[in-house]
Amino acid sequence: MPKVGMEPMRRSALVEATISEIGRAGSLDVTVSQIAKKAGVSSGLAHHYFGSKDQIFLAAMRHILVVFGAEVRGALLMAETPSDRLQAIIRSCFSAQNFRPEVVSAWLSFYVLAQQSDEAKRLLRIYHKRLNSNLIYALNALSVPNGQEVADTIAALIDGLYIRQALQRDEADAQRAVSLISAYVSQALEGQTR
Amino acid sequence: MPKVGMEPMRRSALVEATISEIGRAGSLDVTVSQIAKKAGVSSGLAHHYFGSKDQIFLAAMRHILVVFGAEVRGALLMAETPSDRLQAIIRSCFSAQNFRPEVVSAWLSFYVLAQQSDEAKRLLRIYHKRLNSNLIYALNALSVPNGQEVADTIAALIDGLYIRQALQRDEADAQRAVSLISAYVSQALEGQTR
Amino acid sequence: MPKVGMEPMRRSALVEATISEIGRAGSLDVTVSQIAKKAGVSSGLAHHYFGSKDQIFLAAMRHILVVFGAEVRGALLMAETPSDRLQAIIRSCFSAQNFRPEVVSAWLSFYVLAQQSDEAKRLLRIYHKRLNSNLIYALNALSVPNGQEVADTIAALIDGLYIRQALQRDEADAQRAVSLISAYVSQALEGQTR
Amino acid sequence: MPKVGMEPMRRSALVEATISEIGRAGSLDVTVSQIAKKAGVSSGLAHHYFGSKDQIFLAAMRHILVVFGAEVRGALLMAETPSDRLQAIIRSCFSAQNFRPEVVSAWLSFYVLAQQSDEAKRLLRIYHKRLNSNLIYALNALSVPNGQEVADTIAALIDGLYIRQALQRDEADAQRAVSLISAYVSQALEGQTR
DNA sequence: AATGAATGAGGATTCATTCAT
DNA sequence: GATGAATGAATCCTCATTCAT
Repeated sequence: MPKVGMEPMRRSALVEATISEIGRAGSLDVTVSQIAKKAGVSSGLAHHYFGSKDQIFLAAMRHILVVFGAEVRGALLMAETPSDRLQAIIRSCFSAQNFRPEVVSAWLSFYVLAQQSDEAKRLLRIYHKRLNSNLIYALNALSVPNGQEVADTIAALIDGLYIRQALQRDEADAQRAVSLISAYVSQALEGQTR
Repeated sequence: MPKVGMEPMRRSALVEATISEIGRAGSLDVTVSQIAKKAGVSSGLAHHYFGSKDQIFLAAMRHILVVFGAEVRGALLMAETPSDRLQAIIRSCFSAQNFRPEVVSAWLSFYVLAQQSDEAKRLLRIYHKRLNSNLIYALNALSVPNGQEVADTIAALIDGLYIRQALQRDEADAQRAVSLISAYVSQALEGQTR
Repeated sequence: MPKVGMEPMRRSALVEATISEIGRAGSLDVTVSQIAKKAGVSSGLAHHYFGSKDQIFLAAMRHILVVFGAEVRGALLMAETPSDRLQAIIRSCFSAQNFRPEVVSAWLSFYVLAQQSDEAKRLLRIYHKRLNSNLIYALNALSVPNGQEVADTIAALIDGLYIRQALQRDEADAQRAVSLISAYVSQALEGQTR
Repeated sequence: MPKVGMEPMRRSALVEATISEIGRAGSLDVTVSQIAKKAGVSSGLAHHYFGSKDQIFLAAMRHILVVFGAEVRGALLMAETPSDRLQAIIRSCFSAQNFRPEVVSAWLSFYVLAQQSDEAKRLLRIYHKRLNSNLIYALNALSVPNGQEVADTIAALIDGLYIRQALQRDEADAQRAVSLISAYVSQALEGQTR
C-alpha cells in the first residue's frame, strides 16, 4: 500500500521501533523483522530506507542523542544562573522522556554499539563533549577551581546511575538520581567556597 | 589424548578465553568456536563442560565476580581504619587486574547479559549488595549520616567510570578514577563533620 | 507527465537498456530496477509494458535478432555473386554494430537464456535456421557438394569466435574473425573444385 | 552424522552436484541448497568446505578443467604422429565424458562466470593457452605455415560446436562434431601441401 | 500513463548444538 | 574424554512484483 509523503513517518516509526525493541530485548539482539513488525512495515522497507541493520541502529542512536540534546538545550534556555544551568543539565538527563526504562536500556546498548562501530563511537564522543562543555561552562561561571574534575564526576555519576537503572527496569527513580547528583554538586560548590 | 584431571584446567581456560573474547569483541557477539579456539579446545568440549553458550557466559561472569570479590576481601584485610576500608574498596575496583581494558569491556557486556538472563541479573545484584554492604559498613563506622546515599553515589561513580573507560579502550587511567572518587568521599566525609 | 505516443520510445529505451546492462554485467544478473534506471523510467513502467522480467529479456533478445537479421538482409541486397553472399553474411556477423563487446556479451547471455526459456530457445532456433538457409542457399549456388557440413562449420565458427570474444571484452578484432572464416571458406570452395 | 576422512568424498560429491545442477538449470541460477541436497549434505556443510557459493562454482570449474586436461594428456600419450596428436586433442574435447550434455551446459555457464569472476577468467585463459599450445605444437610439427590461424580456427570450432550443442541438450552428436573439425583440419593440411 | 513505496518470498551465510568416531 | 563434521534454524538482505496515488 504505497503512499506518497510517508517516508518521514516511516523512518520515524522505524527509529522508534528500534529503540523500543532494543530497550525491550536489553541488547542489540533484535532482528530487522522484529523492528519492522513493531513499526508496522515490512522488513524490506526497513532496508529500503536505511540500507542495513547497522544504519538502522545508528539512526536510532542519533535520534536518542538529538532528542537528548534538544531537551538539554531547552532546559538551559530557562536557566538564569550558572547554578540553574547545572540543575537544568542534570534534570534533563533524568527527565520522563530520557529516563524511560526503554531508553535507558537502549543507552546501554549504544555504549556496546560504540565498541563495535566507529560511527557509533563518534556519536557517543560528540555527546560526551557536549555534555562536558555544558558542565564546564556552568562550573567556570561558578569559579569552581577543579572544574574538569567536577565535570567528569558528574558525567560519571550520570552514566553510573543510568547503568544501574538499566538493571532495575521498572521502578525508575529519577527523583533520587537527581537528588544524589545535586547533593554531590552542592558539596563540590560548598567545598570550594568554604 | 584425554587425561584425567584436565577438567578444571579446561574449564578455567574456557572461562578466561570467554572473558578475553568478549572483551576483545566489546560485546557478547562471540562464537563458541572463537572461545574454544582461544582456549585451545574444541567447540564440542565447551558444550560438554558447560552445556550451552549461556552457561559459558554465566561461568565467565561468575569468575569475574569471584576474582573481584577476592581482591576486595584481600584489600579489606589490610585496612585498619574505616577510612582505609573505603579506600581499599575503591582501589580494588581500579586495580591493574580489574581495570584491564578487556575486563572493563566484559563488565559492560555483563550488564547487558543481566538484561537478558535472570541468572546474570541475580549475580550482578549479589555483587551490588556486597559492594553496598562493604561501603555501608565503613560509612557507618565513620558515622556518616546519609550513608546509603553516599554508598549509592560511590557505586554509581564506579560504574560510571567503568562505562566511560570502556569507550577509551587503551589509555586506562585508574589513577584518575581513584582520585575522583576519593575526592568525592573526602567531601562527603568533611561535609558531615563540618 | 504521461504523453501519448510515448510507448514505442519507452519500450525501445527499455530494450536497449536491457542489452546494455546484460552486456555490462556479462550475465542475466541484472535487476529490473537497473534496467529501468538506465532507460530513465521507473521499474513499475517496465513491468507495465512487458509484464515480467522474462518478457523484458525476451524482447531484448528479439531486438538483437531483428537488428541482426536486418543487417544480414541489407548486406545480401548488395551481393551479386554467391560468393559475395557468403561474404555478406560473414561480414554482417562481425559488423561494428553486431560485434560490439556489449552485444557479444549479451549474445552469450541469450544462449544461457535459451536453456531456461522455451521461447528464447525458439528464437535462437529461428536465427539458426535463417543463418543456415542463407548459407546453404549460397553454398548450393556454388555447387559445394557437402554444403550442410560447410554451413554448420561456418555457423560454429561464428559462435565460437563470438564466445571467445566475450572473454576479451575490449580488444574486439572483427577483422581477424572475418579473415579466419574467410580462409576456411576459401579452402572449402577450393577443395571442391580441385 | 559426522565421520572422519569424509572430507575428500564430500568435496567431490559437492563438486559433482554443482556441475550437475548447473548443467540441469542451464545457468548459474542454482542455490547452494539445491547443490547440497543433490550431494546429500546440508547447505551448511557446503559452506563449511568451500566458504562461499563463488568458491563452490570455482571448484566445480577447476574440476572440469582438470578432468578435461587429464583426458587430453592421456590421449596425447597414445599419439605417435603429429596428426595423431591433433586427432587426440579434438577427440578428447568430444569424448563421452567431456561432451555430456550436463558438462557442455556447465561449460557455457563457466564462460558466463568468467565475465564476472577474475579467478574464473584466469582459469579459462589457462585452458585456452594450454589448448593453444597443444595445437600449435602439433601444427608446427606438420610444418603448417599459418599455424596460429589454424589453431585459432580449431579452438573456435570446438567452442562453437559446444555452444550449439548446449542448445540441443539431448541428441549429442560428438561423432559429427569430430568429423566437422577433422574435415577442416584435413583441408588446412592439404591446402598447405598443395 | 507513470511512479516508486511497499511487500514478502527466497537465498546466502552463520552458528549453537549434536553426535559418530 | 575429546574432536570437529554435520545439521538446520535463524537472519540479513535482495529484488520481482504489485498497487495506491
